[in-house]
Amino acid sequence: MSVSEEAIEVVPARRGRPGYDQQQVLEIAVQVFIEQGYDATSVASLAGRLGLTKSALYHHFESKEALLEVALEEAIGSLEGVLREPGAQSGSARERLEYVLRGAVCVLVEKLPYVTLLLRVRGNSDIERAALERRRAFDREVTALVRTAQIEGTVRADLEASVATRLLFGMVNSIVEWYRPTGAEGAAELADDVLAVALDGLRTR
Amino acid sequence: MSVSEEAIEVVPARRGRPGYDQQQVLEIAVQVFIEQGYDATSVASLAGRLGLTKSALYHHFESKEALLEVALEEAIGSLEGVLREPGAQSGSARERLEYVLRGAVCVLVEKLPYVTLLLRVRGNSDIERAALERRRAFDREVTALVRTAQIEGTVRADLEASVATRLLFGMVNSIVEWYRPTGAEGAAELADDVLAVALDGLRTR
DNA sequence: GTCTATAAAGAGATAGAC
DNA sequence: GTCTATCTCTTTATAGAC
Repeated sequence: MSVSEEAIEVVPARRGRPGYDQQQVLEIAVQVFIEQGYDATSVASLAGRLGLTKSALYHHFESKEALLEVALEEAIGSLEGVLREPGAQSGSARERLEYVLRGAVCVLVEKLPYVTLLLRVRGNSDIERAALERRRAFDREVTALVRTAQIEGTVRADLEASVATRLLFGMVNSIVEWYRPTGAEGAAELADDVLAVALDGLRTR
Repeated sequence: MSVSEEAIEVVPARRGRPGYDQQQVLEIAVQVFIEQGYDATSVASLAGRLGLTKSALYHHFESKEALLEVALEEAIGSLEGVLREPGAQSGSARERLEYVLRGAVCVLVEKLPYVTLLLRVRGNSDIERAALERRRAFDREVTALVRTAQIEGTVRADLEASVATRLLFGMVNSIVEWYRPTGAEGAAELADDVLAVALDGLRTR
């Protein structure tokens, strides 16, 4: 209890094997959630993958759902961040739209596992529903951008803005289903491909 | 045991409430699987939704996974069917590609819940893995079609065929996330929109 | 920070009555 | 074709030792 005793152990005492911090636990947990599905993943299998017991895992996180919450925040927070960047705030609506699409592709690639998890959430709990609502708000902002671009005449107006936006993000979001960071095709090239198809289509000119 | 006894009861004897057949049970089950996720759906909650007990539900289907299997077959079988239709077999590669895209959109709309379920499967069991493998085979056939269209010069060749195909189907598959059969926009108009963006892009001309 | 052990609830599935 | 009751296994989570 004396002041001198406090300094004896600076590094926390350890007995068991790995010694994870919260970030490492989160990364592996998200990976397992993606492989097996969040609901199908038991805390036991999660602990097994970490080489820990359930109890040790509960030392790092309060609950299985707390892990999900942190992971979803990482994903949706980053996407929301794109809308707040200067490039998404100035210029023509089409320039801003392009900026947001590129930004979204980059976030998808940089935070691939977190965004993958976000896109699979179906609203089974308050935490999932909150994440879904923030996704919908993001969609609404982009839809407004598409609508403005249609009015300024830079985006074709024979489609509903909401349909166009959903098709766009269908394309963007599908990236999590197949893109793997091989190094060959980076986020920038991928964003170029997405923008190429989205703006000019696949037809030869 | 006599022959005459066999004819006494033609209509099956009933006691309890609803009296479902397999197709009705399947439809509602798929709906619940989509709302809650297959893994998160318990047989008890499924039975509750049907106004039945678990035991009554087990009378209709051998297991929870048997329900999934039938539902997945409905979806992937229909998609495979598109590739076998005459329109997917003759004409230029671009014509065949357009036919397959249109057909896929129509299947998505007609079998919306079944395809939704298919697209969410992650390979947690042999049945899910078999469905995934058939999806991959479907993708490979379409990718070959895109590659042929690139060679014949009707589809731009500055994207890898596999990337183009995945972006295309990212757009098509996203339909299950937002399209609801309101009657206003039918499958044909939706397919037109998809083809418009896919072939010509969003840019004004 | 990790362990063993266990609690308490819920899962999928079955038996047998009506 | 549906019910009640039950089996067995797995689930999330906790208690307490080291």
